[in-house]
Amino acid sequence: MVEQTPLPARYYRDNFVVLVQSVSQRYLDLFDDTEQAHIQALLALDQDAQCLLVRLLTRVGPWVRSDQLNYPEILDLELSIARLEAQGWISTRPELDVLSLSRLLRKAELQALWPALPKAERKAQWQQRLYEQYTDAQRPLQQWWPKAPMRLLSIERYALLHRLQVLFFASNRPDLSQFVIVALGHQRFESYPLHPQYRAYANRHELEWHIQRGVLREALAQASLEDTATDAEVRAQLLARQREVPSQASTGLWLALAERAAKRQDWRRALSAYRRVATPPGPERVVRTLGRLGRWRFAERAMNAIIPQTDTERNALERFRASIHKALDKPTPKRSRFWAQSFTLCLPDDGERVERQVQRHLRNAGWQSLWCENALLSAIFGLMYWEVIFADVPYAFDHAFQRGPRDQYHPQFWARRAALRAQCEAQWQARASWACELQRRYEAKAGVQNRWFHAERVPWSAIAALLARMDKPVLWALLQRLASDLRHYRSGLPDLFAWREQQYRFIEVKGPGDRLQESQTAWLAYFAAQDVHYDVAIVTRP
DNA sequence: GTGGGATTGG
DNA sequence: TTCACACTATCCT
DNA sequence: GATAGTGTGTCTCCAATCCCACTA
Ligand SMILES: [Mn+2]
Ligand SMILES: [Mn+2]
Repeated sequence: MVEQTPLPARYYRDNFVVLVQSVSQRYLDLFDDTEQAHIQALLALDQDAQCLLVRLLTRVGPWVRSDQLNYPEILDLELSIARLEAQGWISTRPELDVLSLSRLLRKAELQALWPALPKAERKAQWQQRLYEQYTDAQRPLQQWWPKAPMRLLSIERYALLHRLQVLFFASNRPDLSQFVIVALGHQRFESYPLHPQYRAYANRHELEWHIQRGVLREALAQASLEDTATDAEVRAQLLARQREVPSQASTGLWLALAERAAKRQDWRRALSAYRRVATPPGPERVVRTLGRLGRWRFAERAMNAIIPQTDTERNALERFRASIHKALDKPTPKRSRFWAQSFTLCLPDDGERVERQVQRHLRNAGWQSLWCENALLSAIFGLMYWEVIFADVPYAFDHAFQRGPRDQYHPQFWARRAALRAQCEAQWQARASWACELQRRYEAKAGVQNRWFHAERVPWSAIAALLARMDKPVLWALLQRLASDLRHYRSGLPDLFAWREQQYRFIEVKGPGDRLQESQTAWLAYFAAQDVHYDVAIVTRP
């Protein structure tokens, strides 16, 4: 439901002041004296100036055209600009390179400024020409365009303003619009208690390293594969910081480094980076990379030392075992593989997705169905464990706009909630029927942001259909498996859930050229072991 | 003129 | 701008 | 069959507007 009452004219300033005050109360010791003085000065600015600064902060930036500042709630724009500049919050004569300039100017303005640019070309081609001519030269607007009808403003002290936001949202991608989205009723968040003393960042080092990790991740994503200097820089920073900070946070970067090295067939660097990745697929990649290096005995030893954390990892290792044995001239023991049961449907290509085609085919046979993939089991899990997921655990909730606890996928997630989980599960076990309580939760939590239950994707009727047909202990087993590794087992569930009279069926649809994925096979094998009814519908073309 | 992506503000 | 899934290409037996 | 790589729809709001490219 959308809120009716209009927001105050300066709602965005109010929100930002709330943010700054919250951060300065929780985290003041993370800032040095100069920064603390700036924060106080920020709060002491007059409202007009605060408004303008926040407006600039929410624009794409870092440069904003003065002729695109149209804010009636700012009473005296010129005075605000002057005050912000006098206090060092903005610059009115920023230097910028020609690419940044060309993004600020419209095509017609570029044409007027550089009449030689060929009219027929697109703006992107003009930008390329301009860059070739001027490269990275930095100049103020008045030099690029002496007769410019506007000025440019740019934020100064962006680092401080950015850190305030990162601290508030505990995220490298802070989003000030969250406030207004909630105020307008576009999103609702679960209400959980917040504890300012449990801080997401214990000290400045942790904050800086968090931000820096984001910078490095971005640099790696942008760098071409041949650009090994970036890899070396990332690696050096990871090694330098690994003592100060818990290592789990760096796993993603190590994995990215390893994969880039592997793509370059630089197996030694790949190996040393994969070794830093303790979670899947790290250990398995170490084994494969040892194979690439021809060190098959080491590979075999490493493989035997791994305790698989998931059955996907176990399967991947078993598959690779054959290669190792072949390389070492050992006999390869036949491994028993799971074959999913399937049936074939020959349907003409009518432009529709095969999943929809199979749904139609099922309907003709009297089956109702829902194309839900992972959403159905996830929804049941989320609703059943809601109070555990949103439990008041130290460090789990840091601000009011979270869709779930910060440690959702942490290995200690359940350990930190063991008693609550036991209590929650005992209550479900004690209930004769789950439908009543689940429906109550379904209605109460529909529309509340969370990572498991999305009412739009799973109508209550589908959950009810499942509850009415699947034995409770079987569903329980599925939920326990999901709980055993939330990140891993939340994917791979079949496309369709179908039901007719007292029967139900999970159906994975495979079109021509499509095959079961690892995670899908793993769930189907578990279905088979638990006597969950399933099928693979293989669609062929006539 | 149309359509689409980016930007903006609530 | 990520994640899960489909789809394609290649090499191999 | 195994593996790697690429493409796609959907993400965490919605309406209004701007700018550009394309077409007539
Ligand atoms: Mn699917
Ligand atoms: Mn499928």
